[in-house]
Amino acid sequence: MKNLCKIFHALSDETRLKIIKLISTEELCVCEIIAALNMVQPKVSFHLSVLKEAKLVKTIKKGKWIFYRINDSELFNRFLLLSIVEKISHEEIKEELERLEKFKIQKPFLPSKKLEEQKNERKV
Amino acid sequence: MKNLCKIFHALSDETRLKIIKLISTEELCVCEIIAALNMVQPKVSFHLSVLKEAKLVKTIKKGKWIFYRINDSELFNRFLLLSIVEKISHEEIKEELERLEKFKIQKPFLPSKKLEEQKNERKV
DNA sequence: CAAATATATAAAAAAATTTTTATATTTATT
DNA sequence: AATAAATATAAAAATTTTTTTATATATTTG
Repeated sequence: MKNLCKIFHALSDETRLKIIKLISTEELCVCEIIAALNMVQPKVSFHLSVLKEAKLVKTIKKGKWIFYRINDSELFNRFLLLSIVEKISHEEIKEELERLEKFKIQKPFLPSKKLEEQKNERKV
Repeated sequence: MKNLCKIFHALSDETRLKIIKLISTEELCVCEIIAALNMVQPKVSFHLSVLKEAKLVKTIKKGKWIFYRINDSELFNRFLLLSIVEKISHEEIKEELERLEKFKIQKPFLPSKKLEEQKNERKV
């Protein structure tokens, strides 16, 4: 029951639901999430840690970046995450997506690499 | 999104999950839930109100009693509630069920009526 | 290798939720 | 009609969660 509460608690916050929606189509690193949400870094890190504690997301380290992606290894969580993504309209994260795109253009990723290489890498 | 948060928040608490499990097989009135949980009345009323606000339960008034039952009129909530009931083991609410049975025996319901009538009425 | 970048974490402050205590309302019983 | 029972609600106190501010760590870049 404790575990179930933890999952629901992780999902009971708008910022965290937005993060889930944002990473539902592509993994994002913390600095991208920060840019999308337009929040201070420790605040975003806190919310990410809540999601991770609940095992709703997982991380992949690439150099100095840490990428967050949906963890749908458990059937129940998978259903929850899918439902959430379906229930949150594009409209509700419109501003976040705009800021994200702006950030991606202004600050192309893994700067040492060519843009095409980056794109491939991030599709994993 | 607000509404979704509200639902998840309502589900992010052990007492409230226990209430859901308790009323999953039969509607119960507040005094029965109080007895089962062994908590003070305003505390139970508070948790019930959180569940009701989230539209996860509904109430039916019968005389001076108010019965709480699962509200599964919405497909998503229905799924959530079913999952919860399935995920919480009988063991986890063993004590609550024992206290509930004790209460039912010690304090037979709708005291003005015969026991058989009561049983029928409560099966609705 | 020093400086910069990305992220995490700890501590303090702020905000929100839950619990307790007290009181009110409605219905039923004597 | 007065009392008792069932429930709700309001206010205060306690607790938990979130946010902020400051600092630490790891990695990379110049």
